[in-house]
Amino acid sequence: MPLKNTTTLLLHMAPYTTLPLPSLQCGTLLQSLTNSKSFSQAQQLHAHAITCGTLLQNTYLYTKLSACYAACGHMPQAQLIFDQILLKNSFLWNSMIRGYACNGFPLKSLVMYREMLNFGQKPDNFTYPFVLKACGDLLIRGIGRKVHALVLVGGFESNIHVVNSLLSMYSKFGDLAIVRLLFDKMSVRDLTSWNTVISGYVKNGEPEDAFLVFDHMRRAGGIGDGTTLLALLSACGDLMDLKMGKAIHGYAVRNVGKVCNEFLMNSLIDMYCNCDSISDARKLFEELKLRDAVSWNSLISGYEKCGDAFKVLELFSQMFVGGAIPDEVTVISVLRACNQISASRLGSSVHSFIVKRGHKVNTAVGTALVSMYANCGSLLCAHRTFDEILEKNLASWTVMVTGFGIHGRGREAIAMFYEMLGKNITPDEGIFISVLSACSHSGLVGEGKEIFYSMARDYNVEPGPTHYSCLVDLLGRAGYLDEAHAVIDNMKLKPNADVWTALLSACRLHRNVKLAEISAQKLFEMNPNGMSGYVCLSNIYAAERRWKDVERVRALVKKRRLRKTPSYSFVELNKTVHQFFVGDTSHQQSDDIYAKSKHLNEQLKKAGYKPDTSSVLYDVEEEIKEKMLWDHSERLALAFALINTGPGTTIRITKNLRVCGDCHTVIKMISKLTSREIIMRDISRFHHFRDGLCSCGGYW
DNA sequence: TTGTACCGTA
Repeated sequence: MPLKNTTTLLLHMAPYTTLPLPSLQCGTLLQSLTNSKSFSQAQQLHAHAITCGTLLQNTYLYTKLSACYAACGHMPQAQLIFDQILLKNSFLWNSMIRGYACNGFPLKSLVMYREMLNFGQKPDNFTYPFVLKACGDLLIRGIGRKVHALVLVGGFESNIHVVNSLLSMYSKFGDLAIVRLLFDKMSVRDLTSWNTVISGYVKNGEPEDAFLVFDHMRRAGGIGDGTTLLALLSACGDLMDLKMGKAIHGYAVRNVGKVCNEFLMNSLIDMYCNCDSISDARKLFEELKLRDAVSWNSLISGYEKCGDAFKVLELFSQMFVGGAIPDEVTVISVLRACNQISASRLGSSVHSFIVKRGHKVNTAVGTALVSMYANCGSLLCAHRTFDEILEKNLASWTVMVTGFGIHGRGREAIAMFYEMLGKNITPDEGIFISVLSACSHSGLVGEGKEIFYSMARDYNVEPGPTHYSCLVDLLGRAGYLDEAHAVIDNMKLKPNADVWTALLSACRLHRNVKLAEISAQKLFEMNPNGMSGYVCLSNIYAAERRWKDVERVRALVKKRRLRKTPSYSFVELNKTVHQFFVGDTSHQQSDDIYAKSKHLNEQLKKAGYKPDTSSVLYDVEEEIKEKMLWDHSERLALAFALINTGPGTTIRITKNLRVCGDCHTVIKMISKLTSREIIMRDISRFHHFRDGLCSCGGYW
């Protein structure tokens, strides 16, 4: 009878028999439980050995028991028994060091190792792998190198397990040159050696080298296993190399075949997502028999990355039915999706879900929540959540600064930024972008300039193209067009398309046709296929009623076969997000919406509204232009919200492009007419409309 | 009285 079955049988018998199992029998059983990591059965056997008196004074059994608890990851129990053993052998020490190292307590593992040395026990070829693992996990180079030296002194440098552990440790440190040196010197390599080096290259951002090592391995006659493929799939994702990904998929089917484990399947799904092939990912997902949280998370984050927020929310609800439990990773993807479509009610119900489920709002989740609230228009909730994050990292501060910025609260954004510096957090390029654009949305020219020039001077962060375009935007919006132009001319870097785009839109705001033409020229040279520049230039000409020039730009667009991004707006009602395109008639309440628009137009005109048709790019009669303005997606969304919500309810609208000038005026007036607070998010910022005024103060 | 490793998915 195989040992495993004997074990099971004996264990089942143990509670019913008064016959004590002999010590040797207990030991064999414990060994088998150690291998299978069966904690509860170990507890049963422990109890049995106590009742029967077998355990009494039995160092052999004590040692086995401690090792078994350690292998199961129950370190307090293991430690308790360990402390009672006077005659500690190397097996016992190694078991404890392993237990701590492999169950998330690397520091304790090293403390154990130190105690072992003090105790006079010599480390052996089993000790070093765990100690090296602990050093690697803790990223402590100094101690790692010392242990390496001891390995050499002890003559373990030819032990394959020890060397494999060294490879792993140095790749965790990022010391790939040492990894390579050790690997090349190895006279015998096993699959683990290859796998360690391959995944080492992937983890350190050298996917190409990982493939080279894989080739080397194949030429040496090696066949990859699940672990090899896992690393290579990750490399395919990093390179966005779908062709290679499919090849690896084929290799997996041929060589790993039916052994195809969940890890590998999940990793394949993730690879297809990273290679922008969501349909392949979906296909695999549908084929999966057992879907765990990682399977769901992979697909969900795939949809989130490609911007399909509605699919994310759909999958999130299906996940519950599918029996998988959402975790922090799920929640972060879902919050990002809410963020994309401004689904604040949905987002806050995700927040309550987290709290109800007893999940901790840790740094990552907290940061995602802050970002969601800020991007969905609830700056207050964002701030409150931010305050609740116990350990704020740079990302947390950045989303909060961005939040204040897009809501036009520039001074608070700056204050937040300096508060962060006061906490000795080192700023990076990202947070400078946040704080600079916050200045530009609030017209804080002096403050913004000072921060820009302090970047390199005080914080050793060289301004990149994005920082320059923030500066140009800041100066340009505020009307300092010539100074903005001079900034571009004096840039240390080569100006990119974004910089010229910033100047061009400033020219539109301040109706400077001449500089606009210069900027547009530069922009089209650099990025002839970007649509926004053409739209902006057309608008500038249209505002001056220079229809021939409008026509010329239109012809250029046609020649280059470009298409304007369709404009659309979202509005959330009862946790459902409604989407409207320009001139959309597909909504079931469409007739009511247009009737409401017509009514609003009449009311506004009575209140003195004069349509500004300059954003209409067609030389048609004024009446038609006016009608075209009322087709704008943000107005359809607004009319829809006005029909379907009670008086006094705040309305939140999101638009994928910049809000047009006339819509801005109209929404201001509607906020007064209907006594509603209207919060609108466009591509660059928030507009809080209240009582006929907007928070943006003209900066948008 | 007896055996312990190294490399993996979002």
